[in-house]
Amino acid sequence: MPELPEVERYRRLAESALFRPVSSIATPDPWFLKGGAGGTALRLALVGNRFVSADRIGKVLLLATEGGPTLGIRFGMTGTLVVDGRVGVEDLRYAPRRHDRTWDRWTARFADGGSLVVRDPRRLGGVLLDPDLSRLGPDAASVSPSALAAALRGSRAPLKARLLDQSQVAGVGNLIADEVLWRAGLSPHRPAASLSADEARRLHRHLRRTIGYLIDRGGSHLGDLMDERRGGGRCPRDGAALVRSTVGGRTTWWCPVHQL
DNA sequence: ATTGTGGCCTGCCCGC
DNA sequence: TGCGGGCAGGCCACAA
Repeated sequence: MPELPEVERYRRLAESALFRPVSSIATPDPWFLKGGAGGTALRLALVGNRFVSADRIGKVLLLATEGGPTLGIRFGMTGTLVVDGRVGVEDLRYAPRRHDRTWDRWTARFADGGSLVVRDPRRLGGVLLDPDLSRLGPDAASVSPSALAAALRGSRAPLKARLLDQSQVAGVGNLIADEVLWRAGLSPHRPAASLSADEARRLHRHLRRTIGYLIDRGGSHLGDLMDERRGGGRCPRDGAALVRSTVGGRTTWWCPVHQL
C-alpha cells in the first residue's frame, strides 16, 4: 500500500470532504466491502449524513459520520484517494499511471456535486464500517520510545518482521522498514528482542524522523535507499553491494557493512 | 502463542 | 511484436 506517509496525505485530502452532505453511494464492487459494510448498510449510514472527522491509525483511514458509524478505508498496495478529482498522492510506485473507470471501487457523491473516490486497481484494499482497531499497535508516526521498546521485547522474530506486524506498530510497510533499518544501521535479521537499550532508542529516533521526512517529501518511495533497492544496488552510505533477502515474507534490501 | 508460508487480485516489466 | 514468468509499498487464514 501506500504506507503511512501516503495514507497521511489521504487523510489531509479527506479533510476537504468533511461536513458535506452525502447524496449517494456507489459500490460497484461487492468484493471491496468488508465486514458488515454491505451496500445497504452503507447507504443507511451515509446517505443524508456527512463525515465529521478524518483520522488515521497506521495505514487505516477513519472517516467518522455524524452520530453514526465510522468508515474505515484500507488501500492495499495500489489504492489511492480522490476527492473532487484531486488525488492524494501523484505517484505510487507499483500503481499504473493510466486510469480506468473500473478501478473506482467505492464512491461517495456529495450534494454539492463533489465526490470522494477510493481507486484501487488491484483490489487489495477495502472499505469497512466501524473497523476493529483493537488489534492495531501504536501509530508509528507518534509511538513513544518505551512503547517501541515494548513491541520489540520478548520477540525472537526478525526485527524487520516485528516492525511490519501491524499489531505491534501500526503503519510500517516494507519500504519504510528497509529505509529505517538502513538509517539506523540495524540488520533486518536481528531478533527483535536482541536490541540493546541504545539500539532501541536509535531505532525509535530514526523511525519517527524518517516517517516525518517521508510525509513531507510526499511518499515512502522517496527515501534515500529506494533507488538502490534493486539488483546491483549499492549502499548510498558506504558503497557496499546491497544484499537481497526475504524477511517476514517480504523482499528486503540491506547493507551488510553498516547494518549490524 | 508466536512465527512462517501461501494466497488473494491485477498490472507491469523483463527476457525469450 | 507477443507471450510467459516473476515481481509488487498489504493483509488474512492457516499450519507447525
